[in-house]
Amino acid sequence: MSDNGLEKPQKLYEQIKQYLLDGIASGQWPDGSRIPSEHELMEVLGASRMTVNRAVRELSADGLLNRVQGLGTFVRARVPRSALLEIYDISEDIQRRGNVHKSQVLLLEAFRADEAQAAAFMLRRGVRLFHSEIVHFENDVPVQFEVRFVSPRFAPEYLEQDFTQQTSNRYLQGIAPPSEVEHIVHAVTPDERAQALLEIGPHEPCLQVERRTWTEAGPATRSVLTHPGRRYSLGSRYAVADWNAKKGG
Amino acid sequence: MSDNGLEKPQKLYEQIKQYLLDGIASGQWPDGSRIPSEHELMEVLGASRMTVNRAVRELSADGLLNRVQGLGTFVRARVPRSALLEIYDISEDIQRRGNVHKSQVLLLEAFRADEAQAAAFMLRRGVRLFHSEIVHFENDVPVQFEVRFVSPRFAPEYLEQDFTQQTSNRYLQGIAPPSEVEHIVHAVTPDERAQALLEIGPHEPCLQVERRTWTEAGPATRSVLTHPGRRYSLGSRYAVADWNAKKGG
DNA sequence: CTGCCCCTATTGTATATACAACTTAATCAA
DNA sequence: TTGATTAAGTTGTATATACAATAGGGGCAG
Repeated sequence: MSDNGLEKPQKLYEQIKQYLLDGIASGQWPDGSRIPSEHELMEVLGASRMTVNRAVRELSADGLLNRVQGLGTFVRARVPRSALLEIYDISEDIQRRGNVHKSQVLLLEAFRADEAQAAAFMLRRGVRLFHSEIVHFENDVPVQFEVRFVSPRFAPEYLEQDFTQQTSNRYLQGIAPPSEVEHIVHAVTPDERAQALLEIGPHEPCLQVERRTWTEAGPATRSVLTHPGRRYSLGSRYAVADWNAKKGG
Repeated sequence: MSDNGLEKPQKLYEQIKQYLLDGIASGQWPDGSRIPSEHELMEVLGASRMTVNRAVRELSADGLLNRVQGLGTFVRARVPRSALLEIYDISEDIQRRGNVHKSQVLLLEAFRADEAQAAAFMLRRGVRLFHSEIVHFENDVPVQFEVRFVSPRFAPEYLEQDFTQQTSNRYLQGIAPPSEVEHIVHAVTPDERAQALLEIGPHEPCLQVERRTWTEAGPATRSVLTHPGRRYSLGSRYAVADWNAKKGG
């Protein structure tokens, strides 16, 4: 390739990734802005389109860029804080393991919020909220009991969805990705109803993830995801060097 | 491409990924075994090598396959789950909350590894490993039982440290930051000894974090951190950058 | 003004090819 | 026997090319 502002790593596609990361870190391409097209990068950097494509595609898979066919590639940098959990989708997890995902919708309704529930959404008592309860199965074994509260302002058509076809998580992500996410992980023994739904014994410990999301317009969703301890665990494995690169260092 | 056992998704590389996932799920390629080479897959599936390469590379990036240049592609035994956790230090957590941290070192020894323990470090049976057991207190209430195994190659002076002054976590981080980290979070009910140490009842659920770290030189540490469910939880909250990238966003 | 079509830019996928880098096994020479 | 070299097989990277799919703007007809 021709002489440019690329140096450090040997591999060209890594150099291009670094070039883009630098451009994002330096503020040359602010959050939400468009970066040059593959064609432009190709000419500027003197690499082939396939090589540029690989670099951009990998950064996109890592969640740093957002690509829209026919439009362009946009900066998507999120800022992770302290201990963190990505938003994980149970059906994606299951499919990634090559297993079959099914879900059973127990409840899908609107109701009037009491004091505590309204407060969690920063709304007045008596406001209308949506409420769903879904059990997720991996190869016909229950692995998650999902209780979710959703603000109608955020997802007005929540009640019309068929969540056996598309997970509620996916649907909500499709409406608009949240601007802020909170996760809290507990170990609990759930109540008898949840025990029956998850087909577990009375003393079996469960992982309970409470997830709350916000958009600019305010609180959007609040979910409690309960997993049987013996059948499910949360985990991660990552290379630290990669992670530092994502942070922009 | 020619007619084969591939169907569902439209995209060829997705079909190939599914083909490989099916083969892994069915046991055709057990954990650790070698899958066909790119060249073989190319002929069997009738796709080009670049397309096969993309499929295998993406599965490799997802952690399902392990590729070794010059050797082949292997099924990765451990299936990583979703989500991320940074390396958190219990004493930092406690101090951040303005509370007092104390720790009690129950055990600090070297021992000869049995089959299973050696395997976890990818070493031979009978190799010398370090072992420590420490209970951490927040305002004199036990909040974590820490069991740790450390490779002497990584921290040769581990046994000489005073872990009531500096947490073992901090000490290990100081030697050399790991190049790779794995976290797995379970919900469990610990054994009687751990129950006594943590001063909890027989059925109280606990959060158990298994953390493994690697350096370039190989496996470095393996830790099991057990927290009483009612006294501790893992959490995170972070902002996600706006990705309404279209136009003036 | 409105709706439709078409053109362009951009990303998405697929292929053929080439050479580099690495691993293992086989071969050959001392 | 030992050591070095070679050869074959496999993954890693890079390129050139082609066509498909999508989004948006501009122009044209009504």
